Formats: sequence, C-alpha cells, structure tokens
Amino acid sequence: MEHLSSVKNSCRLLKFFLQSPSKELGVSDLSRKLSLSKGAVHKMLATLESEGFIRQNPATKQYCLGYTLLELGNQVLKDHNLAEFVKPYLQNLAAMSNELITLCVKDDRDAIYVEKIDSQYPIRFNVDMYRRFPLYATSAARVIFAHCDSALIDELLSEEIRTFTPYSFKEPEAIKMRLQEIKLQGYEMSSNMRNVGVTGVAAPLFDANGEVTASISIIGPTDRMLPLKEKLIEQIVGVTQEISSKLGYHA
Amino acid sequence: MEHLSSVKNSCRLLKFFLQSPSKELGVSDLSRKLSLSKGAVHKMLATLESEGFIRQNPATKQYCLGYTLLELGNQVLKDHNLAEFVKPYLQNLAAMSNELITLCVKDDRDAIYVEKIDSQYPIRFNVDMYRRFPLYATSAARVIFAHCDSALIDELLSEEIRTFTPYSFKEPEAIKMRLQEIKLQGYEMSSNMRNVGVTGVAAPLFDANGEVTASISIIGPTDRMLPLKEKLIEQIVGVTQEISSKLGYHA
DNA sequence: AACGATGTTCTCTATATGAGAACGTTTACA
DNA sequence: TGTAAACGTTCTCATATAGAGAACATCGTT
Repeated sequence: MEHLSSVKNSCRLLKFFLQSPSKELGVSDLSRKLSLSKGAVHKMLATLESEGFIRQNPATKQYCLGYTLLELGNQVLKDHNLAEFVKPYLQNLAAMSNELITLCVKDDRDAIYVEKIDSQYPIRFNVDMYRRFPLYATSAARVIFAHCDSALIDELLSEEIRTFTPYSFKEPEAIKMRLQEIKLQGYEMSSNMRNVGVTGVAAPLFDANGEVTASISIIGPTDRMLPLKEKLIEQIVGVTQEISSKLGYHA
Repeated sequence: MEHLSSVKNSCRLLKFFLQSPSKELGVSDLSRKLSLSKGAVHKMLATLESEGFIRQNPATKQYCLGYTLLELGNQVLKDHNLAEFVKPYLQNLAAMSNELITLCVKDDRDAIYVEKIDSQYPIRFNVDMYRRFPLYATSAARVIFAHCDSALIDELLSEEIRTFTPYSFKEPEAIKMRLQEIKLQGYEMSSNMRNVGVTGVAAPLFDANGEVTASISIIGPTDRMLPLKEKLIEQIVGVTQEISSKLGYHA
C-alpha cells in the first residue's frame, strides 16, 4: 500500500516543530532536516499556510505552526467522549487525595495524558499534557502497556529504551516482568521512574470489549504518597473498576 | 503559484471535521463532501493515519481526528509568547472585575480567542476558545478589525454577513461606521451582538510596529456590566495601553 | 564591496496522483 | 431470509504534478 508522499512529507514537516527548540523554522533548515529540496519544502509551506496550518512571520520570513492546528487539537479534546465521561470520577479522586489525577490513553505506540486535575498543595507535581511518551515510562502508561499484544510489547522493547531518571527501567526483561506483575495485581505503584521524588499509582480502564486503552493515576511527591499507600491503591482500583463496569465491561 | 493538491485536499479533509456534527466520518461521506474519488480519499486517510493525524475506529471503520493534532495544537499555545506575556495582566483585570477576561487574536480573515480567565460568579458568560469567528462579530474582534487595511475590511464586508442575534450588525455600512468610531475612541463597549444579554468592552493591543493583531476584553451579563461602564472602560483602556507600551509601542 | 546565507521562482522529467471501476463486507429492508 | 444498496478497500491507468536542481532576489556580515 502506497502513501501520498507529499502529504506524508507535510505531516512530517508539521511534527518537526514538536521537536524543534525554536518555534520558528526556515525553508533551508527544514529542507536539510527533512532531506527534501528547498523548492519542495517551500511549496509545502505555501500550501499549508494557505490552509492556516502554518504561519509565516513577515519580519523574519520564517515559519511557525498556525492557528488551524489549535482549532483541530481542541476538536480532538471535544470529541474525546471518554475524558468527558471520566471527569467526575477524577474530580472525586482529587477531592479524596488532593494529589494530581490523570487520565492517560494509548495512541499507536505511545501514551498521552489527555485529562488532569491539579493538586492544590503548594508543592505539587505537574505533567506535560498532550505530549507522547513511551508506554513503558510511567505507571499510568505501563498499566495500559501490560494489556497490549505481546507482539507490540516485544517490538517496542526491542528498540532503544528511553530512560528518564537513574531509576528508570533499562532492561527489556525487567520491564516484561513488571508488566506481568501489573496484570496479576491489577494496578501499579512506582517511584522515581519518570521523575525523582515522584510516586504514582495507576490502574487500567477496561471497555465493553475487554480492551484496555486508558488508565487513571494518582501522582504526587513520594513522601506524601507512601504513607497513604494502601488507601491510594484502594481508591484507584475502586474507581477504575467502577468506571470499567459503567463502560460495559464484565469481569 | 501552484499548490500541492494532495496536501491541500488533506488539509481540507482535516478541517471538514471541524464543521461536521459527528466526530466520525466515513470514506464515502468525505469523498462526496470534498468532491473527490473514494479511492483518493481513502489513500489520504491512510497516509494521515500513518502519521497520527487521523484515527480509524476498528469497529465502525470510520475515521476521526488523531492525537497528533492535539500535540500540535498544544504546541501552538506554547509557542504563543503574547498569551504568556499578557496573562498576568489578564489575571489583574479578572481580580478587579471578576468577569470573563479574554485575549483575542487575528488570524488571516478571522478572530480567535486564545486565552481567557473565567469569572467566578455563579452566573457567568463563557466563550468558545480556539474557534474562528468573523472579525466583525464581537467587540474583541471589532477593535482589531477597525485597525485592519481598508482593503480587507471591504473584502470581508462585501461577503455575506453572518449574524448571531437579532441585534447583530447586518449592514456593511453600519459596521464601517462603527469601526471608525472605534478607531477614534480607542475601545468599544457593545451589547447583544453575539449573545443576547451579554455585554463586552474591548481595546486593541499595539505592537512595536504600531500594528494591531490582538485585543483584550471584559465580557459579562449586561446587568452587571452596564452599571460599571465608566470603570470598565477605564480599566480596559489602561491595561491595553500599558501592555502596548511594554510591547514597544510609542503612541 | 563581496560573500554567504537566506527565501523565492523556475524548468523539467520521472512519478505519484486521483478517477473510476471492481472487489469483498456489512447493513438495511422487504 | 434473501436481496439490494451502502460501505470500505483495492486495482489500473492516463495525466497531472511532485520534487530535484539550478537560478534569482534579498538580506546580513565581513
């Protein structure tokens, strides 16, 4: 199956802005990074600009992402029924623990936080919303990863493992073992995996088909989380089971 | 200057989801609406899906917007320095009036709210964030529109005028007169133009080049706004002048 | 003043594009 | 339950077009 090359290249061009340190990029720069001719890149930019996906700064002649992407991104959130459905439960969890509560989903080979409720503590942990990260990186992601096809698990673990702290998993085998534990006990609590001093408890959401595509987690400073360990686990497991059954899941 | 047709069509396809009542769309439906062959639409969708811009629901075989658009939309917000810069001033206004405060920008032929601070009143007005609307529709937009090239003004007013309430401007001439008033007095206060019972006060932000590309407004129920008319005008004019001068604007 | 970088425009051929028909499935209805 | 219409998907093919590369215009620097 062949793909539309110019469309594919345009998508890559847009995504390149996600990993670029500066918000404005020039034609030459992009053409080098994307291995395309300047003429081709220029034509792509002109087309994308005419549709509002790209904006040109008249002063610098450089390009940046356009507001139409803001519209589309917001539409994704609006269309995301699960987040809407789950929100009251998150608020409930937030009221009980006063820690950061998140809703995490799987998309393709990545995990993304799509909803959160912030802690009200003066010292609180914050997550990067709407940004992809590896399925093995955090508790919220791993409880989803644990229920994925073993083919996907093997594939992702055969690639380079990204670590975030000195305590992050480095070995594929260690991660696999952890995933099995997660499947057995139905939740995970872990510390220092993505950020040092931070602990998360997460449990998966099952839909009507018994598939896991999302998870809920409670995240906070380890010294506030650990003393409440049993209570937090009970809360996260209770809520996710309740939501799963509301979604039509029968254990 | 020619554009890349497949890229243009893909952009149109994505934007079609913004005006569609259902979040999922099928190949046949899209091919009819976009006047393209089913085969072509299918190939576009497959390409966009491979890049995360589109997702297919395995159950219904239909397509919806993908999470990569969420990432990109969020990046637009992060890149938007003005919003970051202006935020403290908005919070200041919010503390003074306790009404909805907005930051509105011009993009191409439209206006978009890109930042807001909600009122804390139990009865409060809310705006649709990140969605395009006509430059003549609200006070926040009109104070920008008033400073646009007269060519753009004439062009947009020569097209069909969209009205939102029975009180909205219908006649191009009426709008033009109002735009002149706005330019003279430096702000606008209006009621019932976009939503009945709602009143807004807005004033433009000038950048270092003397260009107007954004505005700030206070919006709330008319019965709370009108009694404070003088005070609100003073506040909005004061804040926008202060920000403009910080942006390097010299009157 | 000359250079190097940029963004832009141009030409041209190989190629990828999009129409349309045909395929296999699912859905709707009689 | 059977038939037809709708769907998503695949295929082929003539043609439009995409992308390389060179040339141009503009800028800032040396």
